[in-house]
Order: sequence, then structure tokens, then C-alpha cells
Amino acid sequence: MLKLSKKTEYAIMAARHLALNNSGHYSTAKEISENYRIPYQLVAKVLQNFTKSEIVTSFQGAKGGYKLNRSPDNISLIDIIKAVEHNYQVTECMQHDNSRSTCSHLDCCKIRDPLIEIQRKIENVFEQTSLKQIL
Amino acid sequence: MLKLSKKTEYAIMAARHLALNNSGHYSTAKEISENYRIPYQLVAKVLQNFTKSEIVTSFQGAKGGYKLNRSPDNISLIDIIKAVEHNYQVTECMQHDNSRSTCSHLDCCKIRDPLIEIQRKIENVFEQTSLKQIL
DNA sequence: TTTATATACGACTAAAATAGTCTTATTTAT
DNA sequence: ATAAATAAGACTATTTTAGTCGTATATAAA
Repeated sequence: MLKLSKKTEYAIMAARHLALNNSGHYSTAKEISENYRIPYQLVAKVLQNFTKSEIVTSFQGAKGGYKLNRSPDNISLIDIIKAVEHNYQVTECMQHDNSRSTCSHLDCCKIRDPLIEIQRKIENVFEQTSLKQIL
Repeated sequence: MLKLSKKTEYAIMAARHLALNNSGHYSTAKEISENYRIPYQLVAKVLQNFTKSEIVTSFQGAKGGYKLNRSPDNISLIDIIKAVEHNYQVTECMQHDNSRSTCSHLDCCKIRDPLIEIQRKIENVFEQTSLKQIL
């Protein structure tokens, strides 16, 4: 519990790699996969997510690859997490695809509000950490 | 990802209940189970964990039950979490039953140290929140 | 214009973690 | 004795996470 997903770990590793290799050439999913022994398809998807979130720019075809869009000190871990995870909430009832907060507990559970505060603080931890800090 | 387990949610709810009902009578697992519609066996186990961690004192037999050992402002969420969860680490390689940090990534993943810092900060969030604050 | 090398993306499968149940033993007040 | 509790381990079901497969599309270069 409270664990980051492999997807998020791979995302941080990939972002870090891109930050360290942003001189001219475009890094590929294959390159990152081999460099850190991450399953190819997984990094590929992570990088596609980065593209959708406009963290990176992608180039298709031979000599293609990915390149960071912003400088590493302008990318926070929360940007990276949001790019690859739909739900990174501390409880189910905070997840945004839970259209109405369906609390099965009588009279609601009573601990929701304090946990929302916890959630806010945890998000803050990730927001305060930039990619630059993890190079 | 990053989600608290139901066990932890139930633990917080149970601890909160005990804090609100610490006048004379001993709260039972059945009482808490029915009050919040939590599966009986699960609360029971949570309360047994509390006993082991000396968060509560238990009394067996008829008229038995549980009672908080300390005042709510002297019990933090991290105490509650530690009582019911063995592993609440952000990554696998930080979990203490991983005797040697078995990192499958080449040259280790390079993001371990910054994540240890993240872990420390998240634990701090739970440590800074007392049971009293969630009543 | 063909080939090799990339990204893009959806469907599927496997594995692991979580949640919940069942059963039995023990303790204690009435 | 009996009823009402805690204690605890084994088991099962469910859900989530991790990983794979297949196919389409884009592009540089031979």
C-alpha cells in the first residue's frame, strides 16, 4: 500500500533519461528500455503518455524519438505522475472517475475530510520535487 | 496507486471510534463493524493488531472489548499505519523484508535516493497528523 | 520505392496484491 | 454450562498491476 506503480517508476526513470540526454539527438523507447532493463512496451506507452501531456515532443519514423519540451526544473513529479496515472488518490472516494462519492459506510465514513487534507499534502510533496532535483 | 489499503482505512475508523467512546465501557469489534458497516473479521484483525502494537488494551470474554492506551493527541496516523501494515513504502526496494535491495535495473535505477526522500516526507505527513485531529 | 526503424494504440493475458471468509481455540462474566 | 468476546491461522475471491501481442502509421535512407 501507498506504493508507486512500476509505470510511475518507469516514467520517472524515462524522464530523467531524457533530461540527461537532451543534446541534439532524440532518445528512443528502445534506448531507454535497454539502458535500464525496462520492458520495451511499457516505456513506449509511458513515453506516449508524455507526448499526450505535452511533457515531450515525439518524432515518428526512423531517427525519431522523444525530446523534453520544458527544462527539467520546470517539470515536477506530479506532472509525470499525472501523465501516466489516472488515479493517484489515497482513497477510492477521491478518485475522479467515481462520479458520485459512493461511500459504502453508514453515514459516510467520517474520515474523508481529514484524508482529503492528507491527499493534498502528499500531492504537494510530488509537486515540490522537480525533475532537476532527481538528476 | 498510492492508495491506502482498506485495512488502513478501517484502522483509522476504528481508532477514531475508540477515541470518541473511551468513557468507561469497552468498545467491541462487533460494535464497530455494525456502526460503520465494516466486515466483522476485518475490524477484528485490525483491533488485534492494535493490541500487539500497544495502541489499545484488550479484554477477552463477555463484556470484553478494546480501549485506547494513550490519548488521541498522542497517537499519530503513522502509529496506526504501522500497526496494520508491514509495508507502506513508496517502492519495493525500500520494503524492509527486501533484505538486500534487489534492484533489477542496470546499475540500479538511479532514482532510489530521491524516492527515499519522498518516502520520508510522506511518512512525515502521517506522523504529523494525530488521531485527535480526525475526530 | 522498398526497407528498416520509429511512434501510436488497443486488446489481451499473467501475476501479484488486496479484500474478504471460514474455522477453531481460548477467555471470562453471568 | 452458556453466551459473548478476543486470538489467530488457513483459505478463497476479487481487483489491480504488470506485461505481452498485434497491427497501423510515419519517415529516413539505401
